[in-house]
Amino acid sequence: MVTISDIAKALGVTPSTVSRALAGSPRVKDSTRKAVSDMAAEMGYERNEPASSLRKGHSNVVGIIVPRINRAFFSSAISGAETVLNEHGYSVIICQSHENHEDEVKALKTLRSNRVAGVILSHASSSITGDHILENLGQDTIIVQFDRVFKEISGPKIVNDNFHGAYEGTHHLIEQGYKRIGNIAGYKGTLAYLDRLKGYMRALTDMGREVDDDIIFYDSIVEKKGYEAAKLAIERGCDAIYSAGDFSALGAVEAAKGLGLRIPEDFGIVGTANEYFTSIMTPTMSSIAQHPYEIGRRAAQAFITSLKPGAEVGEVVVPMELIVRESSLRKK
Amino acid sequence: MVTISDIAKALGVTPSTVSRALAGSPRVKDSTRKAVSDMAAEMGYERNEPASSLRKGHSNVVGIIVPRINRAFFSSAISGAETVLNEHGYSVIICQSHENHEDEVKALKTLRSNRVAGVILSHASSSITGDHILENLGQDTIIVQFDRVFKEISGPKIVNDNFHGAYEGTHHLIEQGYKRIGNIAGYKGTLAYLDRLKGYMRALTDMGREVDDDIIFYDSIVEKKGYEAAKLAIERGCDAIYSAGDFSALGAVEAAKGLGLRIPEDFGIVGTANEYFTSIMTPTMSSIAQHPYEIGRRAAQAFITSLKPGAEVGEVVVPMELIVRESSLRKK
DNA sequence: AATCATCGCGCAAACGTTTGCACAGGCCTG
DNA sequence: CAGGCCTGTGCAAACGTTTGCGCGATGATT
Repeated sequence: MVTISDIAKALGVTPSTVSRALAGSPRVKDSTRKAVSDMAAEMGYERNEPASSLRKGHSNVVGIIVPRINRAFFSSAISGAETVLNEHGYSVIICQSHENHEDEVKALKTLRSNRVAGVILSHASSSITGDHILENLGQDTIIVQFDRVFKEISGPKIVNDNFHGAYEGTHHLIEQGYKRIGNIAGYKGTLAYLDRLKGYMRALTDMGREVDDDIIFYDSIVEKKGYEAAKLAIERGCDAIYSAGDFSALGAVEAAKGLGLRIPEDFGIVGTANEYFTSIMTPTMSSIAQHPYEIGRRAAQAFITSLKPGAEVGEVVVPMELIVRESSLRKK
Repeated sequence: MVTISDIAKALGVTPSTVSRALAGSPRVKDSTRKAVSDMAAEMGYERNEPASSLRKGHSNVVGIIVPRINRAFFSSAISGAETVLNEHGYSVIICQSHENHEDEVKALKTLRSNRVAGVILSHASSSITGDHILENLGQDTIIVQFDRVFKEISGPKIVNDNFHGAYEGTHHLIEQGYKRIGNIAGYKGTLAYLDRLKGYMRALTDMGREVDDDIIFYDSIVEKKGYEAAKLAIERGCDAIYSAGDFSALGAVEAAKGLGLRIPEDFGIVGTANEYFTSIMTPTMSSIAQHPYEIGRRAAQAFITSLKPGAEVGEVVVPMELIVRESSLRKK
């Protein structure tokens, strides 16, 4: 392995100069900088990152913590973040919390151990507060939150525009002439789901409808719960559902079909997330698309700009987009 | 940040002893080991990984390189690998090659820079040989390949049983009474696809059918190409298709539907990968399931066992599993 | 011409951990 | 009882990079 000392010897300068040259310091002559980088290339030099990290007190690595990596939303977000970070010379360490608070704490400790320059995370559903995040990271570690965020932790937050997304989805159902629109909702403790709930409610009241708590089903964003919720909703007179998730919306489709209702004629459905399957199933399902890759990109960019002292990134809201498909399109 | 020296001072011993105690060396008294670990816990010590890596010459990090992280197969594999590696005290650095040879080389360089203990990878489709892998990694770096492997690189290889998977899928179509079975195939250069092709061929010849190159469509594992391939296949008299990918199989479904054929009565289809959507679409699609999470686990385990000098892991073949659904089930 | 800022580079320490070697004391063996 | 072995710990160097400080030389300013 070739080191900066080797380069220094080959050029008759000191390691200090080589280090500065490679770092692009203005305090080294252009000609030597050129000589150094040429020689480095020739000798096939690669920086010893651990040594650099040790000396600098932090590494060129950014940690990303997500509940699960094998979910389309998170893997796409990571993909986007990784692409941007690589462009800036950073690598990424991935950790999964498995929606588990203890695992999340472990991940934070690991990342601190590795002296990461920053952490990009979307917290586990079982993490109620963000205290552990601050406790287990150095105070100079940049923290970027995305999707699931704790307001009380300062720093960049990249989120979906859940409110307007849900608003549009619900509004669309009303426009299509559906009379009584239920809601399959998520965890009450998660901000993202709360915002979707608010968007749903506001769309109703804006259009002169009443909000009826009997047809709002919390904690129901898995297929099976969506199925059950939809059956109840139909019993209670609903002719449409806005679901805060696509899987639960799929359950709702099955419930409606099972009860002999025609979609979209008798029953309308709009989901959320625009999972791949929504465009393939029969009928194809309307859904509110999020843009995970873009969210990942934004999160990484927020990290990069946070690097410069002074530059503050606040909350970035990424628009969602209603994609109308067969399941809710009654009037063509 | 508390260091081993801090612990040493607090206990009246030297850093050497603390280091050895924490490493579980047998050369330190049980009582001191206990005292050290208690004190470490009390003071909230976390090892400085960069320092450790610098001294040891390698880190507790394993690099994983995949074409794209936001594909179900790879993200699940990573998930499985990450889980196992974490249990053994390793972190993972993720790199994407974007199917691009140059990016793959960059990733290898990055990982070497970080002095990773090992690399788990599935190479980019544009990497024809594995030379760059050996060139850009230290010779003591453990290399574990999965899914897409270069035979010429020694070390563990974790692969799907592509041959038998494809064999079963094709065999099943024959059993269901389909007369002329086409094949939507992948890159000729990729071993995995080649094995699927061989499985398809062998199933035909084993059952006394002839292999007809006119109904084998290479490089067609995306939806659109699958669609086109299927149209041609139908023109050429096929009443069934085995596809080496699910997306291309989906294209085939659309092609058949578009030509007014009933599935599975007039036309049978079996895909590969068991993507989530196959169980949702109409008709549901038969597919040959792979087990990416398990493959990831095996890859990580292979890395762990390779750590012990002498222990050699060869090729691990993970079974695939035919999942029969509506698209190929003519005889009930 | 004297003073001073600037430029370009070298010196040397420091980051925290690991590990080969040395060594003191206790035990065992012959 | 002498010699040797084992146990448990300390000493000190090393890993490769970065960076504050210092210093000579060059050019600009008074």
